[in-house]
Amino acid sequence: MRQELHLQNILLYDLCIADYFAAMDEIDRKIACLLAEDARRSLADIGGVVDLSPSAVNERIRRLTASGAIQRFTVEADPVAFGQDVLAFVFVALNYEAGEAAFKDFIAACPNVLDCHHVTGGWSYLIKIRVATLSGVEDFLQQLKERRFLARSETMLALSTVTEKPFKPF
Amino acid sequence: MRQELHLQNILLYDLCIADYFAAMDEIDRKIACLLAEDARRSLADIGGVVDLSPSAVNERIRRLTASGAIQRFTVEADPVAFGQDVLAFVFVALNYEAGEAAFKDFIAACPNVLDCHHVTGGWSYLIKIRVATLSGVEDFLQQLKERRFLARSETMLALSTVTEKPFKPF
DNA sequence: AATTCTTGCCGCATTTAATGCGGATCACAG
DNA sequence: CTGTGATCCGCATTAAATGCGGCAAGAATT
Repeated sequence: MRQELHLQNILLYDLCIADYFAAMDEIDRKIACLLAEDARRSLADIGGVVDLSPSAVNERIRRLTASGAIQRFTVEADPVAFGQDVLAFVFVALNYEAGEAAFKDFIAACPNVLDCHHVTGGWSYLIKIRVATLSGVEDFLQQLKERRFLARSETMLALSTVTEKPFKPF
Repeated sequence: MRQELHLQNILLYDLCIADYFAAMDEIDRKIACLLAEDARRSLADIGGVVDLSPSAVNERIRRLTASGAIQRFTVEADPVAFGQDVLAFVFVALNYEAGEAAFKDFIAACPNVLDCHHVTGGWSYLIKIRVATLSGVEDFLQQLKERRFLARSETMLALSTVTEKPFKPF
């Protein structure tokens, strides 16, 4: 029983957490992989690959989704086709007086921001943005300035892209 | 006739190209948006939002996919659930003797590489990788070194993530 | 101004896929 | 050895996607 072990001993509790994730076996991994390649494959089709019935596959997908391992079904879109031609990376040294929480809220709400990570090194945050034109980059920086988030910043433009893909299980 | 215009005049030809992309109207944009949020929505459901019949919606999705504006149907997966806990950015100054094409091939084939862009500034490429552990970062750098791709490099680890999402039309 | 032609849409019929559920099997704990 | 839980299968049901004929609006042609 998980709960008993938990009450007994924190180490065993940790094992149970690990076990919770380990509930995902090779088959789940394979299913997630197949869905990442093409989320429209039928359950029967997937079942043919992993040697399970459609219902069993369905149940596994349900579990993967419920546990958050699969976060959502979506489409990959071409930024250029949607008029977002410019890709840039902005390094930010935060002006902490303006409030780190406010900064995070702003970033999280900004549709142009694709990535924002707290990073090691001389900068506090690394931000990846997609905008329609170069002036979109300027607008973005201007917004950061207006809100007093910037102590210092540096911007790199992406000239071309070798590869750009969301995380996929493999 | 497009072809006649093309033969007449290069400017008109350009207009035709623009027209090709402009074939995507606000409804297509909205549909792509809805699919990005949840690719499993039914055609009827989407049709309800954009005020079209399921068949019309289906036809539009088919066109969006065929034109490449929608690149594929996929799932967003949680890297941590799949054991890829470490996110890092590697800046590379390329040793051009080793061959830029070989570098690109290597990068494109490497499953750990999520992003790789040619960028402005002091570095040639910015690479985003996901690996299971810190030693995975070392392994990656080691591989670049072995192949003589590195003139110089610098690595930033992501300590935490404010937001991380693939491009979505909006 | 009249007439093709094209394009996009609707709505229904058909086909395909997903879902829900009862019963069988297996692993494991008591 | 027996009970318990989890997972699976297979079928019946429900829901969704697909395919196609016909219609209507707008553009191009004459």
